[in-house]
Amino acid sequence: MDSQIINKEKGTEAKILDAARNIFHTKGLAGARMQEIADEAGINKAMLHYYYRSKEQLFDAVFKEAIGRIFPIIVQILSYEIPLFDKIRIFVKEYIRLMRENPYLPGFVINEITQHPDKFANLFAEKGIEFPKVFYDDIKNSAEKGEIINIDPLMLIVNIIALCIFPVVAKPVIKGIYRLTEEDYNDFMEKREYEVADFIINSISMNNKNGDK
Amino acid sequence: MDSQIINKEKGTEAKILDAARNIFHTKGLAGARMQEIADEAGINKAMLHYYYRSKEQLFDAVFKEAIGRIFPIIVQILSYEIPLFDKIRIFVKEYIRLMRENPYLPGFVINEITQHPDKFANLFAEKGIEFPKVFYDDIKNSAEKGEIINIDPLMLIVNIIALCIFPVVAKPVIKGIYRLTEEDYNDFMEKREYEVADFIINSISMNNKNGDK
DNA sequence: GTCTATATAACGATAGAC
DNA sequence: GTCTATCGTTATATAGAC
Repeated sequence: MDSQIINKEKGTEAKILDAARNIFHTKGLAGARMQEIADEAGINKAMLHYYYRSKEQLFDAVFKEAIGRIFPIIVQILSYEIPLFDKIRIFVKEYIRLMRENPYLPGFVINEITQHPDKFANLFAEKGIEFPKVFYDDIKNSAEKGEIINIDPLMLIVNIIALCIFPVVAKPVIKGIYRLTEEDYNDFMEKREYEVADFIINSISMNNKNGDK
Repeated sequence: MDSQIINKEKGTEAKILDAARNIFHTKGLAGARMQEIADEAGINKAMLHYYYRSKEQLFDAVFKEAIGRIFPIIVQILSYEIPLFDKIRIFVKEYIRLMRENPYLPGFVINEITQHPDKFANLFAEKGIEFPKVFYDDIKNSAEKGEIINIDPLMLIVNIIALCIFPVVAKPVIKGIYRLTEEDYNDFMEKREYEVADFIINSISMNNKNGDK
């Protein structure tokens, strides 16, 4: 791994991965150029092949890292043993924050999975990633106990994820349609970090509006 | 336009555009190959340049068509003069149906806009597309009259669009995580055509659950 | 208008000097 | 390990026969 740490602040392999991440996340596998990645890393194109053999293997490294960055955090938060509404509030806030910190991550992952579903299936089995059944059961139990309305857990989960991710993925479209400045958009997304949870809880709660707040 | 309609069921230019749509929608600008489009159209590669000069101009034709297919329908439905809740129900149903009929359309548009924001801005100004202010005002008025909770119209609009589009764009991810078959997924999406409206109306309604149903 | 053949450039990948 | 130079291939695009 870190064989010769002599003078560089960062090893060449790490610099390549950083550069590859930047380029692949923004341009995708098909749109990225090895030359561009080399330039971004400030090194020569041959080095890319020296460390990662091929474009595809370099891409795989970036893709695996992206998967490992998105899903474990979901799994972790959704496995907390806290009341459902608290869990939703924490999840929404943390997840939107995470997406905003890595704005190209969700689009990149969705896109590449759409174009190479096989690669995704393998990686999922191999990493043993599983969407937390705990959360699924939370919803089911709360519905049965009459704490929330009767809703298919999958339906609710997809709604939650959609409300978190879509505004990040569709940022340029939203900005374009509503003529938002970067600042407008940031304000909007900051508001979402807590308002999205209200929106969800309002919808599934049995009580009156904001009864849980 | 239709200069020599002699024996072909469909003119060459139209066949090319059909093929280009299929390929560009699924693989994007960077991933598409002119040869592949020619094969899909059942004609020669040189014909593509004869009718559309360059890959970029062929892409532009497909992209403009996609924009023209997505937005006018939104604008139309959202301009109806009917009660807000009815409008939301109709919109959600029709929009999810439209997305399901053109499953690659939303991802294609979002993606290409993200990678070429300039092209989008020009097209928007040129086509005079504007997101219906009527709907924005509907929400604002309903909130002021106390018919719905106090919510930023933009916040609600983005939520609605997110709930309609995301599950279509992220189809392979959802199928992968929850091990859904194609049939499972179709059932799920069919349910969404009406349940998403319930979800939204539940959230913003002042009344009890399903008070509007 | 439609084809085959080809020009021209870009890309991923490798060889070989240091 | 890192570079320059280059190979082999594939992509877009065009020329020219029919």
